[in-house]
Amino acid sequence: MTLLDVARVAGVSPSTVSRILNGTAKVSADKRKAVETAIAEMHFEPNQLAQSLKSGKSMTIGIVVQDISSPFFAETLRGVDDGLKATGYASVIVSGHWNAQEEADRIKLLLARKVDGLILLSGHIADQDVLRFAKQRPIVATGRALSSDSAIGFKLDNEYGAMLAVRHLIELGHRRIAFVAGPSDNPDADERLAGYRRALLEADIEFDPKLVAESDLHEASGLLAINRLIESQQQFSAVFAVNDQSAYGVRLSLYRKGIRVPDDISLIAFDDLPTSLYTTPPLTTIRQPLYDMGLAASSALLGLISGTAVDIMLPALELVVRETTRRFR
Amino acid sequence: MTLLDVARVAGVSPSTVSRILNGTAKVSADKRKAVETAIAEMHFEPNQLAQSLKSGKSMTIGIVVQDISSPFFAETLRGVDDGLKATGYASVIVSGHWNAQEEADRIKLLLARKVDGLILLSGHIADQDVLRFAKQRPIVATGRALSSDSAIGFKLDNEYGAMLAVRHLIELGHRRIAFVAGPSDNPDADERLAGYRRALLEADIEFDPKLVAESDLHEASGLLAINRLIESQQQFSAVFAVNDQSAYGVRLSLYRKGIRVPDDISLIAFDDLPTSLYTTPPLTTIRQPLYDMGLAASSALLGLISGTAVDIMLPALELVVRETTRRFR
DNA sequence: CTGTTAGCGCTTTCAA
DNA sequence: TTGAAAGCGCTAACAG
Repeated sequence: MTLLDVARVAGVSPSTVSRILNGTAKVSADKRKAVETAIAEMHFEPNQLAQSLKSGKSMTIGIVVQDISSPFFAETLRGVDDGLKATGYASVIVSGHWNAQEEADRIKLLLARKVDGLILLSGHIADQDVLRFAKQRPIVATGRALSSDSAIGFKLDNEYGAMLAVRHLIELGHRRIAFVAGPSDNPDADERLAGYRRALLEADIEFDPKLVAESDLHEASGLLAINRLIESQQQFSAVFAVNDQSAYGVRLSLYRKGIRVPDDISLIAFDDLPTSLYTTPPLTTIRQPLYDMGLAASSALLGLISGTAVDIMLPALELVVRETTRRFR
Repeated sequence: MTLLDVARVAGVSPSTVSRILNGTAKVSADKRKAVETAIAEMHFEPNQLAQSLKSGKSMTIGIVVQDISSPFFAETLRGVDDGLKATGYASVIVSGHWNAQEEADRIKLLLARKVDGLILLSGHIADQDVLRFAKQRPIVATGRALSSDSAIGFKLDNEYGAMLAVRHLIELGHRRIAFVAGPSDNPDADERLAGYRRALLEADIEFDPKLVAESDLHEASGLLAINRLIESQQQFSAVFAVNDQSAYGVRLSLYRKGIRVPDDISLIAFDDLPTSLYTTPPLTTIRQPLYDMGLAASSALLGLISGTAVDIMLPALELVVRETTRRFR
């Protein structure tokens, strides 16, 4: 059933039906009536595909995440979803799986589907490639600094955030602070390591590589990392985990070993996932405005698409003190 | 830049280009060569929208979830994503927010976009409405039993799962078992209540409504629910929470009150979210094959689309004994 | 093997 | 105010 059928039933031309559907021009009351009843009776819904082909606007935006089931991306997606609500845009979400090649492929797929814009959440694809794709459609990226007339990127100051975390520990009297790091090819994780080192430096605490163990940002490898640290016989009274998820693994390992948190060891992390409010005890962490980033990304993209400048105000990283850290005795 | 441009550059007709692109017919080696170099040099990518309009297949499937940021749906989405991988299908994900009207609206939106099929994850929309939409495009739904030639639904036996949970508690010697229920308009939650009652009945334990408190399936309300139970001075040695998320809230409340799990109170839940492996202590729960449900949904839908019957084999619900339950002393 | 041609369903000049 | 007609980019008869 097409617009043409409606036109036939209503006894008008297809252009008239189109005009009524889109409010593009004035139409006499009787024809409007005829068309509207025809539409209602036939349960006609215009074919979006045809509209898009004609107009060049698909009213869909493409989102590339790295892991569709990660709570980290989930929060941001919710922000994007809310930002797109009632704009008529729908979003097609694909996963890049932290792989530059796959990200590029997925972007090409989205571009072939003529999405009106792209949101790239983290990822390993090179900035220059992003910029190249941005020539076809506007792109907003998180976790990277980008700025052209068709691409916007915003990243938070991870180094600063990490400093916030470590300073908190130092203020509580901790001196031997272990760091469960992230993979070295992850810029965010790298910056957090830098922040850890800088905070130590400013407190005149020597950086000890033996106090650092790498994880892949997930629970299981956080657990393994802390185990390695413990087995290496290093002494430490506090742990800074590169992100909340690895901290969950740390927490479990300590629990298994009968090491109390925060009584025996303080634990702080980075992200503030929704779940962190409900760990036992609730996790002290650096709050990352995940939801707001999604909201900001969508409004920035909408701005890029419509050609109106929007300035993005993102809440800064902040320390959220809950119950996994305490004064060193 | 269109296929026509490519044809011009390569000195052939558009049909020839199309044939090469789709491998629809034999083309002489020299023309093929010419076209392929032209495509490569121009970086031509066919417009998917035009292809779709022509073919009637959009190569996209629509997914309606209820909460885009819920870990519950995230796992299933990952299954769907994996199931669609390398099929050429992309998915547009929208959220129904547990609202029948909104779900219907979103389905209409997806239908207008000519998705080739729909996956409906839970939801409040009536079965008959689903069936009606299924006349336009095949639908696979989870959490409801459906069966027509264009719609498949599969649900797990929540009542049985709940019985598994409560029997476990009873076998451990618990008799006073509290239940943190879900909203009564949620069929899954309702069935779990029924299972709870049935398990009590079969063990000759009288059902006591004072031992039941309702939650909305989220952490915060799980916490509130258990607080109400505790304040009501009811005695109980074990808690069955309607889902993992509410159990997290219960766990935190007990922690705050200095009630040890499982030493003072046993706790069991339902879902087995990935995080439940890392709570302290790890949560005993009923495992729901979330990921497999996503996988099954995608393959069932692909079958419906292609007209080939696929039979869905889903792992059954199972008890996963971890560390939040222990023998009543 | 290859080109011509007629649409897919809709929008939008252009005339009337 | 309304309709005729052209065309968005691609595919698939149908000839040749």
